[in-house]
Amino acid sequence: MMFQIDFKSGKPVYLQLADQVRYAAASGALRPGDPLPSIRPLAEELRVNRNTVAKAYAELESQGVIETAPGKGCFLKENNSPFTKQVRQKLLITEIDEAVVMAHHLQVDRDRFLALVNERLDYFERKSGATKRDD
Amino acid sequence: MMFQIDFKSGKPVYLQLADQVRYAAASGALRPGDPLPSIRPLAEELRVNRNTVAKAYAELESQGVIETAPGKGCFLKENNSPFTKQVRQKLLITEIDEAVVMAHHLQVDRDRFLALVNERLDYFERKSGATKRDD
Amino acid sequence: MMFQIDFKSGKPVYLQLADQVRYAAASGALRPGDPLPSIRPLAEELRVNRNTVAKAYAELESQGVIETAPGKGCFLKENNSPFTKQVRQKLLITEIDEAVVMAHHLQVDRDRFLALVNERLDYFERKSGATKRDD
Amino acid sequence: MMFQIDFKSGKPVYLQLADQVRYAAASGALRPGDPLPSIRPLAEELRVNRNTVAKAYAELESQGVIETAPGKGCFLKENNSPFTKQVRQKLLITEIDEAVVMAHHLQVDRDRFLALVNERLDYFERKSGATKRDD
DNA sequence: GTGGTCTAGACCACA
DNA sequence: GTGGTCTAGACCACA
Repeated sequence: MMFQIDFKSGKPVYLQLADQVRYAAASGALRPGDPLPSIRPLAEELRVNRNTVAKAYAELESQGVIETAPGKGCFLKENNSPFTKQVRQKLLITEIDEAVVMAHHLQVDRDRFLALVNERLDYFERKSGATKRDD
Repeated sequence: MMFQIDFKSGKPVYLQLADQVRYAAASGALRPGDPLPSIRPLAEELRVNRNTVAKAYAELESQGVIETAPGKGCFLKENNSPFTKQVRQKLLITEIDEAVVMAHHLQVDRDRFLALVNERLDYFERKSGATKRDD
Repeated sequence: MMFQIDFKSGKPVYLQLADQVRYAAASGALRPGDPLPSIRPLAEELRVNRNTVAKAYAELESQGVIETAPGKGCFLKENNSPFTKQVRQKLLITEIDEAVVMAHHLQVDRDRFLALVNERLDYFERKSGATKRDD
Repeated sequence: MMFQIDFKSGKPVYLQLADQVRYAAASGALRPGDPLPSIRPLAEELRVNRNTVAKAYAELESQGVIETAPGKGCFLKENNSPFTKQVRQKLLITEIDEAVVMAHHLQVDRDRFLALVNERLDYFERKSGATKRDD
C-alpha cells in the first residue's frame, strides 16, 4: 500500500497523509492526472475516520496539489510550485538547519549524520520505487 | 536581539523559542555556562506571556540543554544529551525526514540536497569554531 | 478513586499526580496501553485546574512513561526509559539518598532499613505479578 | 569539610545544608551539645549567602534539632524524634517506595537496586566516619 | 532580583 | 469528545 500512518508519531494523521501524497507526487510515484484513492476505501484501509482523509485532501486541494472532479474523485494536478527558486531554497535551508542543530545537541557527528541522511533518502526512494512498479 | 517570534507561522511560540535557543547553542552564540535571558525581561521583549517563555525553558531543561539554578537563573549546559542512542537516532530521523520531504515538495534533487546539507554543516562548524577562537 | 492529592503536603500538585501515575504503573494497576483518565474529568474530580493535570501528563510524556494520541487521549507506554544508563543511575541515586537520609533522621539502622527495602520490593513484585495473572 | 553544597542539584541550598546537619546528627558525627559552625565562616566556606545558612539553622531550630545560645552560637540538642515508631516507619516507607517505583521506570532490576542502596549507605557512613575522626 | 506553581478562562486542532 | 497553547494575574520559594 502507498500510504502508512504512524498513530504514535504525534504528528496529526491528516498531515501525515497529505505529506505522503506530496511526497508521492514529488518522487514520481503519482503523476499529473493520476487518480488518488477514493476517500472511503482509503479511510477503511488506513483505519482512520473518513473526515481525516477528507481533511488531508482538502488541504491538498487548497494548495493546488490535487483537484476534485465532483462525482469522479480526486486527481493529481500539474506540478507548478508557486515559489521561486530562491524562496524554495530558503525554505529548505530552514528544514536542514533544524536537523543539523538537532544533530549537534544529540552529539551525532558529521559522518554519522551524513550516513543517516543518505539512509533516509534511500528509504524514501525505495518506497516510491516500489510504488512505481505497482502502477 | 537574539530571539524573534513569528506569530503568523502557526508554530507554537514556546517551540520557536526553544528551537532558537538550540540554534544559538549549535552555532556557538551561546556557550556552556552562559546565562540565558531571564524569563520576565525576555517575555516582555518578545511580547509574550511569562509562562510561555517558562514553558520553552522547561522543555529545554527536560532535554538536558539548559539547567536552572534556583533563585539565580538558567544557564546553558555542557552538550550532553541524556537520551539513549536509540532515542537520539529516532529524534534525529524525524528531523531529517522533514527536510527530505521538503526537498521533494520543492523538487530539489538528491545531489543538490546533499550539497546543501554539506553547506549547512560547514556553516555551523565555521560559526561555532569562530566563536571559540574569539575567547 | 485511583489518585488523590494532599493540598497541605507542600509538594507540587502536578508532581504528586505524576508520582501516583508512576506508582500505578509500577504496581501493575496501570498496564502498558491502558488509557489514563482524561484531563478534564480528572481535573474536576481532583478539584485542580486542567492545566495542572496537563502539566503532570506532559512531565510523564517527556520521561517516556506515557504517550498521547492527538484527539484520542493519553496511554501508558511500554516501560522503556529513554535515558542513558548514566542519567538513569543519577536519577535513581537521588531517590535512594532521600530514603537513606530519612532513615537516619528517623534513627532507623542499616539492617532494619535494608529489611524494609526488601519488604517493599517484594510488595511491588507481588502486586504487579498478581495483576498480570488476573488477565 | 563537613558539609558540601551541590549548586546544580536543583535542591534548595538551605535544605541541602539542613539535611546534612540532620544527617551528621543521626550518624553520630555531631553529638548533643556539640557546637555547629558559626554562620559567617560557614557561609564563606560554602560560598553561599549568610542568609542561606541562617535559614537552614532557623529551620533546624524550629524543628528542635539545634538550639541557639545568643552570643555563643548554635548547638546540637538531645535527639528526641517527635514521632512514634509506627509513624516513623510509615514516613520511611513512603521514601523507599518512591525509590522502588523510580527503579521500576528506569528498568533497574532488584539486584542492581540493592547494590546501589548498599553503595549509598556505605557512602554516607564513610562520610560521617571521616568526619568523626576529624573531631 | 530569580524561577515555579496554580487558577480561570479563551481559543484552537484533531478524531 | 480529546489534548495543546496562550494569556493575565496571584502567590510562593529562593539567593
